[in-house]
Amino acid sequence: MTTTEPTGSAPRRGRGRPGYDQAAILRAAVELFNRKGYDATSMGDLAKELGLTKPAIYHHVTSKEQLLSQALDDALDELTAAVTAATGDRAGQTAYERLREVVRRSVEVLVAHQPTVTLLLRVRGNSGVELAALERRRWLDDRLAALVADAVAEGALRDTVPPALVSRLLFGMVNSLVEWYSADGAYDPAMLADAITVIAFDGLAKHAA
Amino acid sequence: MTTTEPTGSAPRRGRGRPGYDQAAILRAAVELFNRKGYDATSMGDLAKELGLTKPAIYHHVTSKEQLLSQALDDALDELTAAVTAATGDRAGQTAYERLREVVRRSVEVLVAHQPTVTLLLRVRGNSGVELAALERRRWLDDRLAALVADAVAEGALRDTVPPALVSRLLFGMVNSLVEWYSADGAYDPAMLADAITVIAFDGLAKHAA
DNA sequence: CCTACCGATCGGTAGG
DNA sequence: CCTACCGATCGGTAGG
Repeated sequence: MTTTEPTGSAPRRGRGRPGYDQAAILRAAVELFNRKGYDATSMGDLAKELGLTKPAIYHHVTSKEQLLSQALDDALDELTAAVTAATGDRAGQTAYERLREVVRRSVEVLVAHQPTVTLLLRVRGNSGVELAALERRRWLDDRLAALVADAVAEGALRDTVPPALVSRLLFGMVNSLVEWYSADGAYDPAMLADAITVIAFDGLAKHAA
Repeated sequence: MTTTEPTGSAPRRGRGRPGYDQAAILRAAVELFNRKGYDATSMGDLAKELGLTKPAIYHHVTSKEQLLSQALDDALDELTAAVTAATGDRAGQTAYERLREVVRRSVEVLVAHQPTVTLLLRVRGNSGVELAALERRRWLDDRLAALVADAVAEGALRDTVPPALVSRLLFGMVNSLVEWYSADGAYDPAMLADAITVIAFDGLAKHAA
């Protein structure tokens, strides 16, 4: 960012060229990919959305798949940072504490990077780019499953449900955020993380104290 | 079904025509739609998968969208039956009991109709068929949210988390099943429903008794 | 005339 | 950043 251009996704009003940069085109592309699906979105759709012609898009971007790749990298980089930050061996922290922290950090990433994470969670493996993203996702899932298994072994979590199943259901709940969360909604990230950890770890039911 | 044909999706071996029926083609189509995405699946892909030519498909099916429509109807009919069966006014049942039952029934439907429910959960609203399916889904979500609100009002569920949020997270966890469940896996439906209700209602953490 | 298909190609549109 | 296009493939249908 060396220019004084506005960083918002909307073109400047009035005279002159809209002046999109690569980041603004990527944001618009991700929004369309999520709304219509990647395959159902044509580069013509993207051009119309931006008020450009199709060839004009290719002035900023080399391919449709490059847009997908950059979006998936954004999500994966953020999620990897969240997981490694929370799962690193930190003196005096139990696996249970680290698990609660990785849930909280994951929620924060889902909220802050909702568009790209949404796209990531819908990847089917239809291309090399998608298969590479799925591989990075699997690495994250394995880390999370290992952390849950540690927390069970530690005696912090109930052992009546298989750890692998717990991990899938817990992060299934976390990931479901992307289906309905919108930044302009009433929920703030800290409150969401609290709600999820309360439901998952303490349960919904009021128990006779 | 008035013939003695096998009802499996595989064509007969040996001489003669494969003899697919509409149901077998639908099953194969749904499997492909889930594996590659609806838009990324061509009728040529489906034909290849079945060992037929593309025109042969159209002998049994009027359009690609009809296949989608029938698959979504299957999922929606089953989910509607599960929700109405569990939410109907039944003497002596609390909202909390009905909520636990609708979770259990939903899990059973997800497991028994995993392919069509998976497809339903990925619909984006790209066509009239998809918009109609989203409307039926919204009706179901509203019923579930109302049931959660009733259970909170009843005093059975903790009121520190907004009911609308509880509903989304609870069924977000339930729905996440479709992402990884496979019928040949180690989990049986009753065990899955138990695991989900235990996690959601009683919590993962071992509390000091 | 039926069911169950095939080889070839239609009019349009995709990404580039 | 536009006009003018390409190789290919899309969903769907013709005659036999």
